[in-house]
Amino acid sequence: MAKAQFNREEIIYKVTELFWNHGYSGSSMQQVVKVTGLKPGSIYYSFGNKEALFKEALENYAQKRLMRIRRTLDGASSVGKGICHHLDRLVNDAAAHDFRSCFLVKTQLELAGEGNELYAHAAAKLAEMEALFQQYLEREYDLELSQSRATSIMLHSFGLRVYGYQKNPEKRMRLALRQGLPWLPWDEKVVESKELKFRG
Amino acid sequence: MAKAQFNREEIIYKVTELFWNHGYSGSSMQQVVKVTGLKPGSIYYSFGNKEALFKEALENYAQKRLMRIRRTLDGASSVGKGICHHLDRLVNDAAAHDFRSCFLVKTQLELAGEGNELYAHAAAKLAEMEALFQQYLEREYDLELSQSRATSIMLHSFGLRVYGYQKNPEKRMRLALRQGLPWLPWDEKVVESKELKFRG
DNA sequence: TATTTACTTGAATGATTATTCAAATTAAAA
DNA sequence: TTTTAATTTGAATAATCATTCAAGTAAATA
Repeated sequence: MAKAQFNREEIIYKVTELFWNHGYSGSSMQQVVKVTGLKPGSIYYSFGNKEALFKEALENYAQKRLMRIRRTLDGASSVGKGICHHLDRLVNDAAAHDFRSCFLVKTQLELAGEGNELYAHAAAKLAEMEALFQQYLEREYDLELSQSRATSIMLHSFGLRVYGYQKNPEKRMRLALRQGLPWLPWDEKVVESKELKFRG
Repeated sequence: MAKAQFNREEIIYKVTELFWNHGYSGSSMQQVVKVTGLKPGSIYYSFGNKEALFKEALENYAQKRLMRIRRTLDGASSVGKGICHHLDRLVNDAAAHDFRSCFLVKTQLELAGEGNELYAHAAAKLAEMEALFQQYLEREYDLELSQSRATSIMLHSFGLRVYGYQKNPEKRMRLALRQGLPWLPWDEKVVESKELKFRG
């Protein structure tokens, strides 16, 4: 018996890029063939069909995201600092020229209307994210406050994942985050440090 | 010469429903034929092609949204009250069982990666919305504060347009809005009034 | 009423879609 | 080395895609 000629992780990475960029309906299996270099038969033999392939990519993405958040919050000197660091990364994503929102968010919006089960999957992963934030916040605040603040973080995160498509959104996003999440330990003076970038 | 047998507004309404629910790639011209009752030839004669048809639907939607916000803000006893009313409507949308986010937001996320000009159009309309909020806020606050608060409102609005896909999001959304936008004149006690619904 | 132009019709076009499968190839197991 | 099973190949399938167009119909104008 032969074993798989390809590296599954590598294939899933390429497929994730495709689906994340172009969405489920916007990506064709012929594009999958192109970006992976695999033949149609191999793809179907190893991954089942388009939906199953998408699901594996989405699951892989979600797991990596959740792990990264956990790592960030664990590595920070306080929960608040960790959350700031996380949100800062979202702002940097959104400020990049090749911004493409979040794979989970995009999937939810695209597939919720189709009754596609992939939507519920994406929604569940995002709910896990909120639960994670709440869990960490409960180390410093009571249950009620942790809950509303976790939701507030999600609202802001989702906001950034959409607002990033605006023109030059970075400065405005940073100011609005400080407006809406004033209880977080931001460091001072966003505006100046931003303008420095253009001088030096 | 004959004149159009159909009501253009009515057709655009039906087409908007289709595109809003299933997206650009997720909707086919055959579905357009089905929901409108028009024949392919008529559609192409009157609207050009799929992209032009989508654009007209999107433009119509955006205009109605902007008008509604203006009306709400003009009709309110204060800018703050008007914004609360607007956000309340977004929460109600998000709490409905047939929630489908916002047509502009969905279009942006779907088409930004394709280099499709429809994306820029959607983004521009959302920028107009932010400018509108800022303009009204400037009646009560200075420029800087109006700017950051307008962005904060957009961040929360976008957040609601995504968070609505979560399970039973209403109560959490209302609490998080009060968390993140504490400067707005909310009326007290969301929690109780929500629970009342389930008893009566 | 006759003519002209605006619009409708719907079958047809060729491209693209997801998926299949018999045959060939590979490498582990015997 | 031979056998066996896992994997690859790539052309083929049938469905669906956006779009076209010659022919037909309707109504405004002359």
